[in-house]
Amino acid sequence: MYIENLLRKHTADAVEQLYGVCIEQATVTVSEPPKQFTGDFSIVVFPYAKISRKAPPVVGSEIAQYLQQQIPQIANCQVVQGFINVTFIPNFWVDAFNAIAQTPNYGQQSAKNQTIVLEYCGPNTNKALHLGHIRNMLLGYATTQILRFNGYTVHPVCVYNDRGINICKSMLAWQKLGNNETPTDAGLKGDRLVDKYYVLFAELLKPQTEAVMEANPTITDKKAAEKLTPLMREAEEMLLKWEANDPETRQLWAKMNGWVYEGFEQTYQKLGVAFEKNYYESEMYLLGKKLIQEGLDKGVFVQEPDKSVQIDLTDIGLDKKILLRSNGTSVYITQDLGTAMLRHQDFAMNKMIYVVGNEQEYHFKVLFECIKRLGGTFADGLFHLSYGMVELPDGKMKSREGTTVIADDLITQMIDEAAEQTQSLSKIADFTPTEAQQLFETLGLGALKFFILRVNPKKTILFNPKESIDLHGFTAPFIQYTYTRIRSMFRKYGNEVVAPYTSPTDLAPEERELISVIYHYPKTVIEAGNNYDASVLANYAYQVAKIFNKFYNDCPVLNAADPNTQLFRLHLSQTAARIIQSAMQLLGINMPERM
RNA sequence: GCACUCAUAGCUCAACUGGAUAGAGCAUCAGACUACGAAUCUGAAGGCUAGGGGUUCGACUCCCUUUGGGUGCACCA
Repeated sequence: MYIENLLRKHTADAVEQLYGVCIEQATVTVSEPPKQFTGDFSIVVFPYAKISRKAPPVVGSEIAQYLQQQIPQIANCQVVQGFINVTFIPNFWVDAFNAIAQTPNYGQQSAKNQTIVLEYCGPNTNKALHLGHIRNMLLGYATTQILRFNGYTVHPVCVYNDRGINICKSMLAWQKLGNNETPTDAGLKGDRLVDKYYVLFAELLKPQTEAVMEANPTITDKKAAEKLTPLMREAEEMLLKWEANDPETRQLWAKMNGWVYEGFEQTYQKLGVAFEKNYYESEMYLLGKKLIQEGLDKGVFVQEPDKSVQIDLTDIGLDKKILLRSNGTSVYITQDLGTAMLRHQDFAMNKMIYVVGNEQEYHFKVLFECIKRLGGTFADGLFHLSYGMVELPDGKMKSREGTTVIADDLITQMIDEAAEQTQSLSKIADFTPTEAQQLFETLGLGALKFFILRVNPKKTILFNPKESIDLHGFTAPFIQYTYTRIRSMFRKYGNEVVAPYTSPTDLAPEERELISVIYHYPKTVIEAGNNYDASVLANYAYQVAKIFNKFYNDCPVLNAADPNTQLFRLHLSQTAARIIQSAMQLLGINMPERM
């Protein structure tokens, strides 16, 4: 049992015994005291002052006395205002550490018999992946790992927006200007080539739009003008052809999308993400109509006089929403309804998580409400993992204006940066070129991933491309460096298996602090899982590394004064390395042996 | 116009979900290497938590309000 829970239980008992009032254990606040105070844990007793009608320090003393009687491992309790600061005997921490050191997958939670489908990435197949996708993918991957570590069965899936007017734009531009150019001809990744033609389309469209606006001064809306251009008409015709299964159009579409998928795959591999199943909009855009009928039968949807189908959500503060056009065709949300049901057939999941940017919050509110009213068995398990946009110093990214940060470029840039820094320290002269390259990738990608993941998903990230991502301080390389130091000790020690030690009777403050932070790993894993928040693990990993570095600085390990201390500290270091590696693994960040 | 959301050190982020004197990193200044690896460690400086009200024993956290950013409100995807 976690010691916090033990303290909660006994505190609740104390309140009942002393004041005759029964309180919920869970309501007892147990935390770690600020560093100005001594103590391992602190209990807040203000609430019981009211119950007992006694002053907080009195209540504190009375409860403290009770606790000391019940828990023999308490060395002493200091009462400060309404807080009890509890200090445990060194033996308690040593015992705790012994148990941790012997637990193989420390922090991993037992299987929950719950299945989760987790959707992330969701790119369009007319553009290259950019910084926004990077945040999405890193979050999606980390969340998958974290939930698995929490005992869930997780199926990561990806949905491709592979059809529609935007896809036709790049196809049309390629048809007009491409001269049959292939990725090999252009020396570009497939997705980058298609992206190029998407941008070219916008360039072709611009003068035509201007011409339309000049000829018709009454049209002031740019979008309305675009619709009247010959180029857009052509694109729309192409879309109709696609929908009519025109062989030539379909062939071109398949070819260009094939290039894109090849390109995406390379980026996925670099980032280390993978999906269990892919869904394609082209195969699903007609789905969902059956559900509309079902909804009509159940009376949750309404057919308007113009034949369109709507749902009225004004009773919960949302608007009316169209689910089927008056011409009977489906809209985006219709397809999402269908996809949700399809996924349920595929995986029979209890929960489904969508990793999608916060600009779609309203959409998901509506979607979830629709599923709920349709009576989907998993309706309660739907969750939109909404994350903040990545902004650049001069505002947000606009793909048309060329202010996008392309994922591949950023990755390359980070690896180059890591290579430069590493080489300037000249510690890896004996590495083969392959080993060196692998290390640079571990460091560069680690830095990039950590930079993104350390921020709470909900918050907007500001990314300044001119200032390259730091490799010092609160970064992955800092943590990786800590790890390599520990590995270095073991190379010097000459053995991975360390002889058993005799439990020390006293602990240095740094040793106690290190054990304490390691002790809190499971709690952190659970918190990260419950809140779908990878950033708490990033912060935690940094905390462990930081505390280890202090320990390493102040407490000699291999040069310890006596052999038993050496053994104990080696075990301590080894466990710290294990935790660091485990936590970072959940974030998708690898640890090098040397750097 | 309506709704949602954010605002913490010069900059980038924390704060155990209402607890103690709000913490880290970067940048700045000052220290520690004949090394268990200095990509490290130790200090200093930096804050009326955007402003104002309220609830509470106690508020960065909850409520109201003002200001200032962001996003959404299509028979688009």
